[in-house]
Amino acid sequence: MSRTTSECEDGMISKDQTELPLGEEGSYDECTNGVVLKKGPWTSAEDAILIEYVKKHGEGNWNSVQKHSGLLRCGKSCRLRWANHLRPNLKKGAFTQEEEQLIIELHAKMGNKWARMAAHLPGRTDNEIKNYWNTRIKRRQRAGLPLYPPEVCLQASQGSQQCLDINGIDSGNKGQHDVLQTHNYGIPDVMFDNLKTNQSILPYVPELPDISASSVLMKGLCSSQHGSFMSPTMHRQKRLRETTTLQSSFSGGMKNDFHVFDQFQDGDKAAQYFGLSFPFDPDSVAKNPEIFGENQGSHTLANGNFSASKPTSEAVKLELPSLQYAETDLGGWGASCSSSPLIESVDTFIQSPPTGTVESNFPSPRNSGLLDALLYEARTLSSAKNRSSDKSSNSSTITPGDDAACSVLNFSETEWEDYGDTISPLGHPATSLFRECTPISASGSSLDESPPTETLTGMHLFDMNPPKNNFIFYYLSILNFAKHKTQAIPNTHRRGSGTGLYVICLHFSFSDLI
DNA sequence: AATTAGGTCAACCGCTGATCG
DNA sequence: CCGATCAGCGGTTGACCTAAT
Repeated sequence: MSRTTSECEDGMISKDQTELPLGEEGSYDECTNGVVLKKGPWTSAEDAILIEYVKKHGEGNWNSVQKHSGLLRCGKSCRLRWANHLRPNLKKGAFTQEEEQLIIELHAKMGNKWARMAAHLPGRTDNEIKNYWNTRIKRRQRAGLPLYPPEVCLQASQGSQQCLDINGIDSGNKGQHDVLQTHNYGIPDVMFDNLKTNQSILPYVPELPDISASSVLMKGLCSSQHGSFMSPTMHRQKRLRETTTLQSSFSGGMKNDFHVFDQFQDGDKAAQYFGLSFPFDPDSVAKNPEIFGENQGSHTLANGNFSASKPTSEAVKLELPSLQYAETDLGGWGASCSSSPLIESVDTFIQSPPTGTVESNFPSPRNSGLLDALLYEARTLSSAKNRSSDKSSNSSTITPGDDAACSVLNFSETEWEDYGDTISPLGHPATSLFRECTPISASGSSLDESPPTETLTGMHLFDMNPPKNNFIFYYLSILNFAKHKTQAIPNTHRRGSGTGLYVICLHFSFSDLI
């Protein structure tokens, strides 16, 4: 670990140290060759030494800086200092409006590829851009504003479609996914923080997964193009590794990032958590109204805390994802965003799913944001897949075979195939899971206070074995929160939005993810 | 005036890919 | 082919500053 300066002054730093005009600040680390390297803020003297070194030797060979100049900094630190502060032609000061605009556009295209973005902004460093973006994210999220102006959303949507047209595995496409992943669109992490906050209800669930549930969800969403459940920014090896982990988790491990599933190995407990009992107990809704939002509007999310207080649109406003504020003053670009925010978009699709074979001639996404684009992609993808499925003739129902919804949350088939596993890790063909489900009374569903009966029928979820339940519960929990959000949004036509989300979620869990 | 919260920024850390011996 | 080393990237942290209370 690092030592304090005082420790170094006690003779623990190298002899050269005393000859260097280093400041008194900073800590020191002993590196492998016994030389104690300084950490912390750079002094002007150190800067001068580094500048001098680069003048003489040029950039690179950062690890030799210490040898040649006596500068007690590690190579990494030198490189960073040079790149971010000392190299010539660096722009200082606040970003100009043009730069800000460019950053937004670039981020919409690239996602968190700060270095690549920096290449488009002469004189700016990746660190600067990253810091700017992160603070901007915080600011806008706090204000409930959209991160992207509508035109950028549209561009991203179109770019996404173009990528789709070319089988979309390119950097731009990845960037698109980064965007999706990073911002989670309508379902901010705070919702899941709130879920954590509610753990007190759940004595046997000491901890929700470390992973952001929304990010998992969005990873699934992203997969609509990538065909991967993993983060699009993830390197191949990492993805493979994590896929393996995931697979093994499904196989019964459910360790590490999926603690929650461990907790739910006991189906009864899981059901209790979600206000359900085994077998299904409608009373459970009353027992845990908080969890299911049964008392509509009783779930005000205020200041990141789940509250049973009367909902106020203001409070929700602070928490809701930007794209859900279609009818609120979004300020600036947000004002012109579509009136079809996330939930609405999903609703529309859920409520009126394409009957018969899903065709690819869905209306293109318009200004309704990137999620609409995703939905559009999902439909298009599903059309491409063109799996024949016995869709319900009921237009209000998405049946398990409805790949349009599934495609939105498409798990990596190829990755499973890489493992030679065309059967789900649970040992079931993906679609068979749903076929196992037998309808239950709609009134028996506590998952929505007034679910369209035809929508939640067929969800004999809780007779399935625990590993399957785990996923269901997990995502139902996610989407319950999404639903609460929707409920709290003034002028939002719910139209069973929560329910619709459930369906997508369930498809994600079984039909595609597995 | 003291405290607190939020914002900004610099720097560090861990990881990955490329390169080299 | 393999391990070591290096450069670079993205995420995170902590110090500092400022405004609000």
